[in-house]
Amino acid sequence: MRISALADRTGVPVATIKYYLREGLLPPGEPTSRTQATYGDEHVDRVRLVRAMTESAGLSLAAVRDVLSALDDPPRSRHDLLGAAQHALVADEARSDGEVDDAVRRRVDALVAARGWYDDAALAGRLAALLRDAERAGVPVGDEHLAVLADAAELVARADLATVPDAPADAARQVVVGTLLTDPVLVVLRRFAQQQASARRAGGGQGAV
Amino acid sequence: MRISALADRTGVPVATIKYYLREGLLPPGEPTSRTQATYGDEHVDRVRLVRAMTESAGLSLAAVRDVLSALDDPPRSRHDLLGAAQHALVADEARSDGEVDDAVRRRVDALVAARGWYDDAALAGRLAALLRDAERAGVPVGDEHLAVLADAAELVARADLATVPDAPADAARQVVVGTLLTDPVLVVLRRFAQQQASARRAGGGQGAV
DNA sequence: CATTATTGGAGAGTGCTACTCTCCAATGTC
DNA sequence: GACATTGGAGAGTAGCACTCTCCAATAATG
Repeated sequence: MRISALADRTGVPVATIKYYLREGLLPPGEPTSRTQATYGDEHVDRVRLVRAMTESAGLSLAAVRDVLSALDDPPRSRHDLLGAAQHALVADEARSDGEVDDAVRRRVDALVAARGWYDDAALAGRLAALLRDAERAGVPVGDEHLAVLADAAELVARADLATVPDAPADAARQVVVGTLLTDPVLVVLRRFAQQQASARRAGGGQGAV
Repeated sequence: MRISALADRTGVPVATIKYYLREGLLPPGEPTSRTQATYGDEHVDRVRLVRAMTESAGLSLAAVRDVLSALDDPPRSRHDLLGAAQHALVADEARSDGEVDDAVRRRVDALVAARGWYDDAALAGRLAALLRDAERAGVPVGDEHLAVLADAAELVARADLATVPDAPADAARQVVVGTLLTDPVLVVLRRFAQQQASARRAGGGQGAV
């Protein structure tokens, strides 16, 4: 398959594919001459994967590159890989975590300890920053609310890991990419459920504007 | 309070505040002369709110403007307001929902019907697009997995609505902004819980990289 | 075999967003 | 009275994700 066929199969312009090649998001094709190379199905998959992560999950290309390189490295254990891919993700989102006061930090530590979670510094920092920002914005997240969010997260996480067999080969990709792509799904479902919960509570209007 | 004091209180540069004023994200101050105006605490809150929505929730300024104008309008019912604010949100994220085949559409319709949710076209379209993209990327979301996500969403949504009293005044702001800001919280918690679930399953490595 | 199309590669250019800078005369402060 | 600050508006900037242009070297086609 030449580059134009790859473009046709994926619906991505040739120029964009060249750009992805340059940026290292896509491995080079097998060169057949000095100015020609052929691409395989794995290239088609890669392009689709990149597009899904940028368009659906809203990742930057830099974050996509980090996730892909974590997935491409020989994964020691699923746990390590998950952690590596998550760091790529969190690092992307954490532009300016800034300083966090002790009270928020303690809340996060308490939550992590209570749940028996692994004390990941990057995740904890990001969470603390988010809670601080919410408070500053005048919408503090109460302990009860946070506990429900944590319950929901654990519920989802168990299902995330259960979707995949114990086979290590493709499992990491399945979990990491699947999670990335279903984060926005969860957000949309939350909106659906909120509308219903709101309607039930208010008994008011019949439909959205 | 003059503009420089507003800048000091919020930590946002004067130039940026001027920009927000121009863009209509911040109402003008009370003019005290032809070249001077004073700002109040509500301006401080607004600036912090804008920053939280852009930095934490990752909204574009255009989306922030939509959300704010929905919140500023006299809310007829909480339900309508929720809907309006959600449209602003979904519209921002849905760059290219594109075409969705019937199979995915039917899955979404079935889910919405089964849960008794209000059939919001924008939300349904976005959800269908997300499921399609996940499938294209080689990480399809199974019905069981989707059901768990929906369970979690309903769990969270009930808590979201419960955090707020029935008083209508500030309730909408509380729910809408609170949801926007806790979307990323839920994502981070999911990562925490995944690490734990993964470690428990694998019994493997001790920590993230 | 001649012509036309396509290729990989690299550099420059584009459109968009969210600022950030510069300038100005009018005010405010010391 | 001297100097700093203000609101306002326009222009400039940085980063991102492409997109376009060009090129000589191939490939495909008649």
